[in-house]
Amino acid sequence: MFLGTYRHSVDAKGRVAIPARYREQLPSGTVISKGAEGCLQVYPPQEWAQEQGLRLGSTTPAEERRLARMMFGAARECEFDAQGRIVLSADQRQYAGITGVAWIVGVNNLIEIWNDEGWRRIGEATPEEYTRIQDQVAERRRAPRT
Amino acid sequence: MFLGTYRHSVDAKGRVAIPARYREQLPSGTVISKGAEGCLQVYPPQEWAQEQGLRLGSTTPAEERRLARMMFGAARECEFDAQGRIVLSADQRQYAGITGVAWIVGVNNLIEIWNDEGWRRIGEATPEEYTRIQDQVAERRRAPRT
DNA sequence: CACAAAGTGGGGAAAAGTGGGGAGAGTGAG
DNA sequence: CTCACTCTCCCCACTTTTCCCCACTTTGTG
Repeated sequence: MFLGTYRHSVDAKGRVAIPARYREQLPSGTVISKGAEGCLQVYPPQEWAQEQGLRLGSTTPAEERRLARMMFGAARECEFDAQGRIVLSADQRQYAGITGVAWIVGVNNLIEIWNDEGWRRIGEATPEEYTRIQDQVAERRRAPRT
Repeated sequence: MFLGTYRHSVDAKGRVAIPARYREQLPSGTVISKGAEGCLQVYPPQEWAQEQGLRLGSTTPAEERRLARMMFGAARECEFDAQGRIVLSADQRQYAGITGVAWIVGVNNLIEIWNDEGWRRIGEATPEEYTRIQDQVAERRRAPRT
């Protein structure tokens, strides 16, 4: 399970350190790909395999081919250097708008990498939002089938 | 079951001692996360798992992604040192406005951590207020469906 | 009062993160 | 074919943070 948010710097060569806590849980075969809302996503091997499986639910063969091209084309295998960093390709950095710093976020079974502004806008939450979420959850607990 | 309020100090390294009575009830896999009204919440493993399950009631995939990012990104696994303390990350301390002292409050199935002022607002109820609360509860007992 | 348990504080070793130099492979131009 | 250039890796050095350990104080209990 990946938990927590870390702010790491991205150097001129596009290298970014993956938090040691996460690295321990990432065997070889880990894949980094493009994700929703303009982030990058790091999949451990079994999660990546599962993601591939879901692609098969596509409605038409053409749709499935298109999905396959996008998913595999955008992906790269993660390679760690001796300091525990991975290199984000120029393409990936451009997609995610990452320049100097990156937010590395554990999202249960995968890891997301965000640029400064994107994380502030989409991922980060204020106390008010947490309050609202907990209200929703409590409502749902009181009336499970609504 | 967690009962009672404790006032503990938070040192320069962000460490805070969890009351021994609570610690005994917190197995490994315990999680600390951000909660409503600006407090921090400590979930025993089974409570955390339940909280996760409720996330699935989201209306849209985008909404679910956002919830997952906020919930998992804000959380960290609790790690106790030999003195029974946990470290609150700088991020968590900032969220909860915790500097020198913290109030540690047992709330039935989870534990909340408050800053000085936040807890004073909530916990320092006057006898009049408790009277009002008990009146409310009693009313509801007489007329359960209102 | 004495002893045990709980909480508090700090020093120092180890780990994690950051930045840059330079060798080697690949690419393109002359 | 050769040379210059770029890009990728590997290696080293430095800084910062984390965490482990020890010691002291306070609180509670017999």
